[in-house]
Amino acid sequence: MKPPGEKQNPADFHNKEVPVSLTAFNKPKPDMVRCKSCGVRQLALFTDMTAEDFKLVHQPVDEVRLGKGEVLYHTGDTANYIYTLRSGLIKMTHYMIDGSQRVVRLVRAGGTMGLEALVAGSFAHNAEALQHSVLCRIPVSVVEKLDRESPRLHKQILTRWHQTVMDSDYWLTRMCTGSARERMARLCLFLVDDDNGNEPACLLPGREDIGAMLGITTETASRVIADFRRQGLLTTYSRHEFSMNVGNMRLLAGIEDCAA
Amino acid sequence: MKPPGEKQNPADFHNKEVPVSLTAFNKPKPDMVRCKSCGVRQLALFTDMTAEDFKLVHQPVDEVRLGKGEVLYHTGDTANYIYTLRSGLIKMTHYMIDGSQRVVRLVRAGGTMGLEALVAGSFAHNAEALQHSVLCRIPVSVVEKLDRESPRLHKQILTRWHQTVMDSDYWLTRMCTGSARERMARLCLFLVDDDNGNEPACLLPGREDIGAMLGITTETASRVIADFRRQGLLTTYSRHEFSMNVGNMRLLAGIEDCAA
DNA sequence: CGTTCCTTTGAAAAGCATCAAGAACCGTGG
DNA sequence: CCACGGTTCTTGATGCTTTTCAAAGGAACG
Repeated sequence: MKPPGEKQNPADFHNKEVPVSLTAFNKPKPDMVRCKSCGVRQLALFTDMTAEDFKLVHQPVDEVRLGKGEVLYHTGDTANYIYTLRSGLIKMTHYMIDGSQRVVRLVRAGGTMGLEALVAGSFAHNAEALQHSVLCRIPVSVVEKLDRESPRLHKQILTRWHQTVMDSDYWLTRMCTGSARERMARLCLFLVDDDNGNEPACLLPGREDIGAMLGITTETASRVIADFRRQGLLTTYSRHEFSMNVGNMRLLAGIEDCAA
Repeated sequence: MKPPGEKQNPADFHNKEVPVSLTAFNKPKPDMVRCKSCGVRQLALFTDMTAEDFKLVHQPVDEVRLGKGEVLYHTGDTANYIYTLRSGLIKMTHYMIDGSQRVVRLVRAGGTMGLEALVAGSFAHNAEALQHSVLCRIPVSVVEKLDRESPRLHKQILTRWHQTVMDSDYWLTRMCTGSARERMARLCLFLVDDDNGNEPACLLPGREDIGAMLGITTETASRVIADFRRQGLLTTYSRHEFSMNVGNMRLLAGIEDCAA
């Protein structure tokens, strides 16, 4: 329970291609506050932390890896941790009465999950990986302590919460408004925007997931994608990989940038 | 700028029927911390405040009254205050590219608005009264001070923020999912639930507002209401007042309670 | 290599938007 | 108090969009 002085080589610590096994909570590394040398610090919860702040962390911040389709937590699960997404893509969902699920928002690299652990005993969503993801798992006790004793961190937490609300609003106004084509165009822009890189291919989720995101059926999702392809707006490399003409897609979506 | 020792008669301080003029920011009363005797304390931001806490408040918490259709603030307005709704109903909206607006959520008595004032310089929504509303206007400086110095209040603020996210999610899953009939049924239940009283009549918003809430056209909104009326699910006393059979409406909405 | 799941596609039906016109309501001013 | 004009609401007819039901094609997996 003491802060370790050791430093592990943080070389390829934040590589997008994380190899090794994918099981959830697979052997959390014993190393504690590697955040200090974390490549996504400017994105992560612990932005702006000083050396002083780090001294307050007396519990391990572990790394969690999720394979595609693996669940981070379910609604109602006891919430002892807060999560920061370092790479990958997570869908936050609610189950509906009929058993189907509705995607409430997507979390991208740099996003935070499970803030409700600070005020409630359990999680309010289901969090599931849409692709291989790497997260930081931060004990609530750590965040609470930092929240109390570091004004910087305190503000960070409020900002995170604000960001969550903004993301929610963004999701509602973009993914729940307009025709199926418009929504799909916006979703594609959102997904490509996440993929900051000149990689040609970007993740195209399963049709059922797309349906749960846009409030349409899987058939409609499939049809719209096929339409986009025929019109040359979109190219698919496999079922779950695509690239597109951003400019034309923007016209369809209604002109506005896609910065969540 | 000093905390007043005086106490005004808090008799009908939180009456649902507030008479007098309705202009926004109409003569903020000089009285400062009447929260102590506020009837909605269990609902308001300052729940659980102790006498000690109140001593920290050195700026006036004023009352704001809004008439139907009046605007509390616009997106981008400088945010120096946080608001708590004591009675009434406020719609939080985003303007879309085409000039129309989309309702992101409704705020009911006890709800909080403008929390973003704590982390951003400006408001992120448009807040407009759907009916005559009474609010408390709390300076950001007050909230910041209490946030820093009162652990209770600090937790309250986090809880408020969490509640906002939950409300957003609720709105998305209920008002943006399913057929127009289902959505309308859920909206009616939401509105009636707000009206805790055996009053026969409950506010039915303008059809354009309903459309902006449910993501449908005004014509469809009108048609669905007419349908409900014909089927005996709903009774209208005027264009903007209705009551209904809650049980049957629940069946249409999908069985679940309407506790936001 | 076959089974299973996911995706695609088709055809018909339902739902909703659009356009357009009339009716009811509101506030204003005579 | 009533008449007036403007606004909001209702209703109808039409056409597009989306869902639904059904079946076939492909990919993934053991």
